[in-house]
Amino acid sequence: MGIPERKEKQKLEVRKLILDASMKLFVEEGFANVTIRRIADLIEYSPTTVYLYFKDKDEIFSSLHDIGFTKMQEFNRTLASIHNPLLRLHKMGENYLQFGMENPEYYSLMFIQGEPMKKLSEPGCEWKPGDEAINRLRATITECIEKGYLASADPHLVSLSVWSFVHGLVALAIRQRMEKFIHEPEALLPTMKEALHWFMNNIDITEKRAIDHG
Amino acid sequence: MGIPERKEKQKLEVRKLILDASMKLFVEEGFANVTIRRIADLIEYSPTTVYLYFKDKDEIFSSLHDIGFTKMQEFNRTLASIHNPLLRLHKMGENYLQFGMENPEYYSLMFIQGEPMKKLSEPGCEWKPGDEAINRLRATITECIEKGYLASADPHLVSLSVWSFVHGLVALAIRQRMEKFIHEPEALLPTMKEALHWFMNNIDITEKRAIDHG
DNA sequence: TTTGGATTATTAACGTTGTTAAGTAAATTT
DNA sequence: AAATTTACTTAACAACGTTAATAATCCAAA
Repeated sequence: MGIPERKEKQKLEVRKLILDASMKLFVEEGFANVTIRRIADLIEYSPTTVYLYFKDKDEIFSSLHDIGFTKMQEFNRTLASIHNPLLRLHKMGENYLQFGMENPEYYSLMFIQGEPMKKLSEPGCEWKPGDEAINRLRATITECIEKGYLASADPHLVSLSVWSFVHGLVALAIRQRMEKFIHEPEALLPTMKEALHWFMNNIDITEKRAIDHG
Repeated sequence: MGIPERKEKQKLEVRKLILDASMKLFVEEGFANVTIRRIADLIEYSPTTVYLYFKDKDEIFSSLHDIGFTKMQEFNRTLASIHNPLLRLHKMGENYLQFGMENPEYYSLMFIQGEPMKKLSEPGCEWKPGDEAINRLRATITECIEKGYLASADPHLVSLSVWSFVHGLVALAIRQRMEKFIHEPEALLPTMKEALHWFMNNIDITEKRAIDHG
């Protein structure tokens, strides 16, 4: 029976149509302009049709949220090739900053947005890609500590700290809270990378680490 | 002519009434439930009356935003008495974390919320309290560097870094992105303070700084 | 090939929201 | 006391998320 499969596929195709339209609106016109009716306009369906493929608006945003994580994962696929764990950690940070600045809407959905993303705070919420990212970070930091690049400390706590640092930079930047510090928009990312550089040099306990890897 | 003055005063009183109601809704029921009509209900006026005192909803949020900054300033009034600049910096950080965790709605408005706060991105936007906070941070850091507590570096960059670090912690915490790291809600703030402690110990360049000031 | 049940899509509507226009009641000035 | 300004309300508009009822389409069996 190949017919139910084709129907399944078609269903997925319309789903994708909806997600693509949402994404487009989301990236080009911002969160507030992602509206069921505007999505429907874009895909040339009636507004209510959207509800045949998604339970509600929240489910659409959840899907975009997940897509964001896989985008970020792709962005990081070159990372495994860096053998020095401290350099790898640094590059992870730089990638994080860059991904955030290049995909502010996705970043918002993934790490900032609260109100309409109630699914996140549910207990059974696993979203593997995020877990994996956290695990990679912790593994790298554990390796840094073991090999004497970082001072002995709870890897858990250090992971949280490193993540908070880069998140703080991106979150302040894309929510326009840095304009007092950095006036020209094109100076944002470079300055953030400098801050990360400063951070890395401070937590690094190996002497004479003046190698400029950036 | 004392009459126009009294009328002015009354005008301000209704303004305050509106702000208080907004604040109440905002803190007790969250951003999404601050609605012109619910504000009007609380103060027992018609919805449209609100528009006689505020241009639009944005202007109400802007006012709450400003109030948030003065609240934070009050929260920090004991800070000047700490003479050691590094200890002062540490305490500034702890206060920041605590303020954010105790006033998540205000914190959102002040440092996270984007969409409905367009006033912020305007060019002429000064909002003195925020500027002053930044200046105090930079002054403290400059003092830390001058007195040899922190490695020589651009105070501007270090300020940005320190702020980003604590902001990252608070922003992740109040937007429920830390649940993977910290499972019990009551462990949140203590762990964040530990992270800050770790951070301070890493950027501090004075030897043997094992004094536990927290 | 036609009928009938399931699938897919639409129209109409409800209860919200922010906001504006028009109208009314009260206070102040002339 | 009449005219005018001020303070407020009622009614309404457009857009929102969402649901119920309805129409159109498709596929399998008679």
